[in-house]
Amino acid sequence: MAKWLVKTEPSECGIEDFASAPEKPIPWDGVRNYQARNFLREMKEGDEVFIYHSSCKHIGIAGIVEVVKNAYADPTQFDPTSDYHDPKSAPEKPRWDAVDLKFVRKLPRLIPLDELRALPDLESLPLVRKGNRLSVMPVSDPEWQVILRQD
DNA sequence: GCCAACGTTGGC
DNA sequence: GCCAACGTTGGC
Repeated sequence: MAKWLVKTEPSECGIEDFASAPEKPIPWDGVRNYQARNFLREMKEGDEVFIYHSSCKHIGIAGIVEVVKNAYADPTQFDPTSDYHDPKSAPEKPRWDAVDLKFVRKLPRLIPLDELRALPDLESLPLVRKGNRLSVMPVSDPEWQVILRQD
């Protein structure tokens, strides 16, 4: 079972949005970066995903969700009223995908970015690298364990 | 609000 | 195919 991490602004959709309706899957849509999209396509039902809060007061890993629906064409790309509308994407050949994610648990405390940066075993994780903008990334099993050890 | 780092676009 | 210009991300 692969493991992942996704970035999100908690004001848009954070761990509290999952926790407030724990049985309700939330579509992870609006990803408009090819590398991130390719990772979405590799996600499989049952995979676990860290939720990372960015661009906010308390930056860091806040909780865990799981994949409950494999990648499918992101409907927002065809919706002219959506912020994520992509007029260049053709319905017969969708450019962007989404997955559905569901609540697993909140971490007992948020693990802040500076703590993650201090862990030598995470040096290769794109998240902690300066200037990295990838919003969906794989987390290896050893990295996952190192992170959980901090919670 | 600032600004460095990055991905994408488009002219050539 | 190169690369400058541009818009966006995201920590501070």
